[in-house]
Amino acid sequence: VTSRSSRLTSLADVAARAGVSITTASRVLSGSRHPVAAATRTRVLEVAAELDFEPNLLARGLVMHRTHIVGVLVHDLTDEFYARIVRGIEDVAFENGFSVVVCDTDRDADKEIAYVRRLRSQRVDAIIYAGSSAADAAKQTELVEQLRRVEAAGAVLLRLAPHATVEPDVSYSTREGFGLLVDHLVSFGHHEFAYVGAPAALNSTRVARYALAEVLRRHGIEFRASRMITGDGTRAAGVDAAKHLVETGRGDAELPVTAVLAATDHAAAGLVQGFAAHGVDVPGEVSVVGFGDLTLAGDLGLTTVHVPLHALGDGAMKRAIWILGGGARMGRDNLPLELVVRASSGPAPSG
Amino acid sequence: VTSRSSRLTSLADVAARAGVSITTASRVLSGSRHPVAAATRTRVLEVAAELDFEPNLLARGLVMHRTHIVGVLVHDLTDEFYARIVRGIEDVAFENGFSVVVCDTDRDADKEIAYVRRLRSQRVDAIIYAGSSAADAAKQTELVEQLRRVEAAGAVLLRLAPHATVEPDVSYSTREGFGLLVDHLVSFGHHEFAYVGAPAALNSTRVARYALAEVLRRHGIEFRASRMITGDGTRAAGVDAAKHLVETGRGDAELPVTAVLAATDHAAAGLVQGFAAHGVDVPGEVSVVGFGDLTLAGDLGLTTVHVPLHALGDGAMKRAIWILGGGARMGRDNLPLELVVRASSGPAPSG
DNA sequence: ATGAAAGCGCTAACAT
DNA sequence: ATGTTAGCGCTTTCAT
Repeated sequence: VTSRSSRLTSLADVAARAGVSITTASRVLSGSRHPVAAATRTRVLEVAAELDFEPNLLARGLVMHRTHIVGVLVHDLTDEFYARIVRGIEDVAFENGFSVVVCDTDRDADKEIAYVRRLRSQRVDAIIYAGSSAADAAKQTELVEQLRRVEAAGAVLLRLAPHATVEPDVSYSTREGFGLLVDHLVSFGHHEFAYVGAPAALNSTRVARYALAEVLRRHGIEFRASRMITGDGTRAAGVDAAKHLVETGRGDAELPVTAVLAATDHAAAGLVQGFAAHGVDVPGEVSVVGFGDLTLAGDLGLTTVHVPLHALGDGAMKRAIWILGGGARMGRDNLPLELVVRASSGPAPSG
Repeated sequence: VTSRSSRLTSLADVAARAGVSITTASRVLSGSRHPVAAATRTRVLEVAAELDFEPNLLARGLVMHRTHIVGVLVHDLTDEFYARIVRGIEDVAFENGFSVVVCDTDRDADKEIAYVRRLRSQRVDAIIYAGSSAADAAKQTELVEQLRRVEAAGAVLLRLAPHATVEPDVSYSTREGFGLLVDHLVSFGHHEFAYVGAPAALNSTRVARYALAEVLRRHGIEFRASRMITGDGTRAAGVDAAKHLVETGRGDAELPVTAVLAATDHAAAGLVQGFAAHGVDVPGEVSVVGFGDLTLAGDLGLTTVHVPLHALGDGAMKRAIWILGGGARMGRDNLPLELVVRASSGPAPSG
C-alpha cells in the first residue's frame, strides 16, 4: 500500500455517522430499489452530502462487474476527423455517467494490441474501435483474438470501421461518398480519375478501392490500377501524389487525369498544395476532392463529402449503452453523407 | 451483479493451475520484489500466458490506492490546440502504463465540477487541468474546493493554465509570446494595436491583458481599453471583431488600428476572413497575428507564435509521474515560444 | 425496513 | 521460498 494522505470518506463513515448499517447506506447511495424508510434515506443523504461522499468506483466495479468506462481506439486524436468522433462519444458518455479512455494507436498493431489488453485489464464496459489497422497477418490474428477475449469477458465491442472481414456497427457508405463525388465530377465532364488512398494493407482501403471502381463503372469509366496511388491519408501523401502525377504527365506535357479523389481532406489539401507548387491550376487544370469535410476543407475551399463525425461517435456510444442495458445487437447503421461543393472542383479542361 | 458471461481468469485460476498459492502467483505477476524460486516463477508465468491472464486493475487499484489513471480536463478536444496537448500526455502515459480519461468541459463550470467529482470517484492518480474556466465566484469556489479534495485524497493536480490565483505547473509565458509578436509588428512600423481576447472572466484573459499592456508599454505604446475586444477565441469571434473594427473606423474612412493580435489562431483566422469580407487587405491595410501555430495557421499563412503543445502535455504527464513516484513538487516550467512569420503581417500602411 | 455476512480479485503483513 | 490471513470499499443474498 502506497503511503497516502488521509483516507477518503467511505460508505462505512457515512453509515456510522448516520447511525445505520453499511448496507442501508449503500442502498440509498447506490440508487438501489430496495425499500428504505424515508426518514432514514434523508438522514443518509444528509450525512453523505455533509461528508462529500463519493463512492469508490473501483470497489463498485469490482462487485458489479461494470465500470462505466469505455475505451476508444483511434489512429490519432490530433486528427480532427477522430477528435470529432471522440467528442461525439464523450458527449453521450458524460450524460450517461461513463468515462472515456482515449487510445491513440498510430495504426501501430502492437500499440493496438497493448491498448486492448490494458482496456481488458481495466475491465472496461465497452471498446469503440475506430479505424482499421495495417498489419501483417500474425498481428491481425492476435488483435482479433484479443478483441474476441474482451467480448468474451462481457465487454461490448463496437466498430466504426470495417475490420478483419467484420462489418462496422455505425459507419457510412464509402460507396455512397464516392458516388456523390464522382457524379459531381462527371457532371463537370471529367472521365480520367486518380485516387490517392490509404495504405494498401488497411481494410478500409480495400473497401474504398472496390467501391470507387464500382462507382466509376456505373458511369462506364474503367479505372486503371496505375491511377490508384497509395498514400497514408496525410497531407504529405497528397503533396507526393501531386508530384507523381505531374511527373507522370511530363511526357504528354499535361496531366494524365483531370480529377483526383483523395481518401481524406488532408491528402486533398496536400494535392492542392502540391499542384500549386508545380504551377498546376486547381481546378482549372485538375479538380481535387477530399473526404470528411474537416475545418480545413472550408478554409482551403475543398470540395468534399461531409461525414457526420460527431454523430458517428454519438451513435456508437448510444449503441454501446443500449447493448450494455441488455438491448439486442443491431445491424450496421450507415449515416447519411452530403456532398459539399467548393472551389477545388470545376469543369474538366477542354482538350 | 449483472449477469455476464464466463468469468475472466483470475489470479486464483492461475495459482491453482500452477499449484501455488495465490500469494505466490501475485508475487510473480505483479512484479513484486519478494523472492520467488526461479522454477516457480517460470511455472506461474507459463500458466499465466497459457490462460492469457490479465490482472483485474480494479482489484489492484482498490488495495494499492493507485489506479494508473489520469484525468485530463480540456475545453474541447476538437480544438487542435487541446488535442495536441492531450496527445502529449497520452504518449507519456502509454509508455508508463497509465490510462488517460478525457474530459471536455466546454468552459462550463458545472461540467468541470461534475467531471472532477467523477474523477475523484474513479480515484484517478492525477488530474491535469488545462484551460481556465469562466464562472461566477460561487462556482469557482466550489471547483477549487473539489480540486482541493482531490488533492487531499492523494491525487496529483497539475495545471497547464493559471487558475484561481494559482500558477500553472507547466506552461509558457504569454508575455514572452506577446513580446515576440509586438517586437515583430513594431519593427514593421505598427503602433496602433487591437487585441481580440478570450472571455473577460477567464483567468488567462486577465493575465493576457496585463501582459500585453506591459509589452506595449515597453515600446512606449499606450494601450487603450477600447481596443481590447472581448471574444471567446473562436473563429466567429474573429469575424465579429473584424466587423467591429471596420465599422469603428467607418467615420475616419480607415481602420482605427494597423495591427490586431488575437488570443488564438482561430480568432486570427476569423479576423482575416472578416477583413476579407469587408474588402480590407491583410496585411496591406492591417496586420493580423495569432497565437498557437496550429495547422490552420500554416494553411492560412498566419503569422503567429509557435506553442509547443505536445511538449506541454508531455511535460505535465512526466511531472505527474515524477510526483506520484515520490518526487518533490517543482515550480512553474515555462516552455520556449517561437515567432513564426507568415503572410498575415507586414509593414504598417504609411499614412 | 434493517442488518450480518459473504465475496468481487487482488496485495501485503505476518508467520512458517 | 511459500503460504495464511486480513483487508481495500462496495453490493447483495439471506436472515430477522
